[in-house]
Amino acid sequence: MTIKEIAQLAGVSSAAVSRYLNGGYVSEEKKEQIRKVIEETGYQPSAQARILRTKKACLVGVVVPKINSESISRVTAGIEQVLSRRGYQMLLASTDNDPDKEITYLKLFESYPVDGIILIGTVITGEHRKFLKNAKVPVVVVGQYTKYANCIYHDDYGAGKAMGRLVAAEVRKGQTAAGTAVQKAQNADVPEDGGYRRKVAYIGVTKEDKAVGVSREDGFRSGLKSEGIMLEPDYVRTAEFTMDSGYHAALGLLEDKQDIRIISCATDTIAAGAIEAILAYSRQNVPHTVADSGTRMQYILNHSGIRVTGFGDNQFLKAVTGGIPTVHFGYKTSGIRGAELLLDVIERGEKIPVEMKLGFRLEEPKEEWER
Amino acid sequence: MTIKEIAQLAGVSSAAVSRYLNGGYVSEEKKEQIRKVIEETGYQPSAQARILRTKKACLVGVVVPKINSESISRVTAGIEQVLSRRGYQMLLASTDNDPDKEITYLKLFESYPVDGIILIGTVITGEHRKFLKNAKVPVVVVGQYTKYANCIYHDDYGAGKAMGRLVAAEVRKGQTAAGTAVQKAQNADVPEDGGYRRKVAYIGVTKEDKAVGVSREDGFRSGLKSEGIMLEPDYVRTAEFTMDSGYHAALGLLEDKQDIRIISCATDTIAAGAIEAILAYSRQNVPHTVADSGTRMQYILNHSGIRVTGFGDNQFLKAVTGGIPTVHFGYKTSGIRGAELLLDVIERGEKIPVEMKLGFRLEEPKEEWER
DNA sequence: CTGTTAGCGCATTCAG
DNA sequence: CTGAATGCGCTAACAG
Repeated sequence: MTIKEIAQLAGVSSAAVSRYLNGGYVSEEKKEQIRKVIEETGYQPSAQARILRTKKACLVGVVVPKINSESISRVTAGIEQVLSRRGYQMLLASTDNDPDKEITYLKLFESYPVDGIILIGTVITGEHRKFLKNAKVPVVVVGQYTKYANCIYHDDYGAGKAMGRLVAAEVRKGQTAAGTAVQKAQNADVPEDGGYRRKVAYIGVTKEDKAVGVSREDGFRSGLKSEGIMLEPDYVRTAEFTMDSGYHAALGLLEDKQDIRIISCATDTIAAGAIEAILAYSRQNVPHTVADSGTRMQYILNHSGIRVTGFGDNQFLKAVTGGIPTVHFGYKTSGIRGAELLLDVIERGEKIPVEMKLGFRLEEPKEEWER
Repeated sequence: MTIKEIAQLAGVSSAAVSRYLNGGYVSEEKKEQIRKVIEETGYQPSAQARILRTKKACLVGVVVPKINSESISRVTAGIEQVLSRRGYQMLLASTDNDPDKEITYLKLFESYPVDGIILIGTVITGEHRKFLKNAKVPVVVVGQYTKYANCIYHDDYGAGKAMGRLVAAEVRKGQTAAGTAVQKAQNADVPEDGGYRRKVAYIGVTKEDKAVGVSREDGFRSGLKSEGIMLEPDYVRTAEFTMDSGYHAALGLLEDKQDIRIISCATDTIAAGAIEAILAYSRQNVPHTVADSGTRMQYILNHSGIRVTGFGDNQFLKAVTGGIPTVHFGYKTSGIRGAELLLDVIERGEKIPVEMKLGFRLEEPKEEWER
C-alpha cells in the first residue's frame, strides 16, 4: 500500500494525501474521501520513505551492554521518560558486552533513521573514539567519561572511596572488644584460622572499563588507605559483570585465603555471586555433625563471619537478603539528563559540549549487616 | 556524504561505487580509487536508502514488555544467537507492560525497515489481533498462544499443575509426624495460630495474560485439587510483574491470614517480593526479646515456617537464597525457535502456520527448602 | 566491465 | 486549495 494507490482510490493526488497525513491544506470534501480510503485499506505510510525525505525520525537509538540489568533498566527508564514526553520513541540495541558489536550497532543506528544515539558506555576503545568524533548524528555517552561526546557519568571514585572507608570501619570494629563474641564463634568454624578474620578482599572488573574497573577500585583503595588499611594483591580478583563470574571469583578467594573478613565487589551482581559462593563454600566446609539440613544453613549464614559489599543498590538483592552495604547511583537521573542533553542537540542544535558528573549515596542496611 | 559525491571524487559513476560496495564488477583500478576516497571521507552508505530500494534490512525488531527481566533476556539471547549467525541484527523496543505502547512499537517496526518482528507476548488485545492479521511483515509471537501468527509458547498449565502437586505434597508432609518438631517451633512464634500452618496462598497476575495469569494459575489449582487441596479465594491475590508488587501482595496476605504455610507466586520476581515481605513481617512481629540483630534475622528465617515458590527459575534468586521450588521454562529455546521460524518465513517464504508448545522442568532445591 | 536511467515511497516546491 | 514535478540516497536493469 503506497500513498499513490491511496490517492488513486480516493481520486486525488498523492500530494493531497500527504497533506492530509501531515496537516496541510485539504478541503473537507477530499479529506473525507481520503479518510475513508485509508480506513478501508488500513494504509500506513512508510516511515522509512518519510525519513529519507525529512531527515527526521523522532527516534533515538540506545546502545546498551546488556539487557538484564537493574542499573541499565533504570537508565533506560529515565531516557524513555523524557523521550516519550517529547514525542520520541526509543529503540534499544544490546551488545552483550562485546565492544565490536557496540561499534556495529552504533553504525547501524547512524546509517539508520535515528535522530540521535545514547551509548551506555563500558569500554571506550580507539574505535569508539573514532566513531564519536565523526558521528553524523548527535551522540551522548552515559556512564563513562569521554571528551569526544557529551557525557554523563557517575562519581565512581568518590563512591569507591566512601565504600572503602565504610569497610575499613567495619574491619576495625571487628578488632575491638565489641566483636569478640562473634569472632570466637567464627574461630570455631574455621579452626585453621589462628587469628581473627580481618582481611579485605576485592572483586573488580576489567581495567578497560574506566568507570567501574579503574575509578571505583582506585577510590576503594584510597578509602581503605585513608583508614590505614591496604588492599593486598593476593586478595584482589577480576570478574565479568555476571553473577556467575562473581561466584567463581569469590570461591577462589575463599579457597585460597582463610582470613577474609569482607569481600567487596565492584557491582551488586558480582556481590550476589559472592554471596552464593559463601553459601556454597561454607556448606561444604562446615562439618555435617554441626547440624543438618535447614538448621545447618542458618548456622552457616550466622557464623561464616564473611561480609559482602557491592555497588549499584540492586533492589532485588536488597529484598531477598535484607540488604548489603552498597552505593546508590542516580541511574535514572543520568538517563533523564542524557536524553535531555541529546534532545537539546537534536532540536535546538546546542553546540556547547557538556560533561556532567552525578553524585551517589552510600547505602547501609538499617539492621546489622545480615550477611 | 552521498554515493554521488563519492563517485564524483573518485571520478567514476555512482553505480560503480554501489557495485564496489556490494561486490559487483569493478576494475581493480577503479576499485582502488574508490577505496581511497571512501577511506578519506569516512563515507558510510545510508542503510535507509538502501532498504528503501531493496526491501531488505537484515534486521528484526523484538518487542518486549520490559528490559530488566531474566526470562526475557534469556529469550532475546536465544533470538540474538540465531539472528547473528544468519547475518541479521536485532533491535529491541520495550513497552513497560503497556499494551498501547506495544501496538505503537509494533507499528513502528512495521513501517520501519525491519524484515520481521518478534513479539514477546503478555496481553493479546483486539488491537493486537487486528495488527497480527494485517501485518505487512512476518511476525512471530513468543510466550503466548495465538492463532493469528506463528507462535511459540510454554506449557504453563502443565507447569502450574506440577507445582500444585509439589506444594500439595509439602503441605501434606507438614501434617504428618515428620513435621511435628518444626511445627512446634512455629507455634511458639505465632501464638495466635491455634493449629498448624497448612493453608496455601497464591499470588497471580492479571487474567488478561492468558499464559501466566490464566493457564499457570488454572494448572496450579488443578494440581492442588488432584491432591485434595483447594485454593481458597481469600488466599489469592493479584500482583503486577514486579518484586515490589509481590511484596505488597504477600504482606497483605500475611497480615490477613495467620495460617499460611506456602505462598506460591506466578513468577520468581513476585516470589522475591514475597520473601522480602516475610522477612519484613516477621521482623516486625517476632518479639525483640527473642534475640537481637543478626541472630534474630536467622531466627526469623528459621522459624517463620512460611515457604515460597515461584516460576521461571531465576538464577539470581537461586544464588542468594539457595533456591526455592520453581519451574524452568526453555526461554532461550523459545527465542531460538522463534527466530528460526521468523527467518524461515522471511527467507524461504514459508507459509504453513506453526504453533509450538515447549515443555518445562520442575526445579526443587537440593537441600531442604531454605525459605 | 561501465555509465545511464529509472524508480523505491514520500514530502515539498511551484505553478495552476 | 490543488496536482504535477522533483529529488532524498541508493540499487537494478540496461545498453554500451
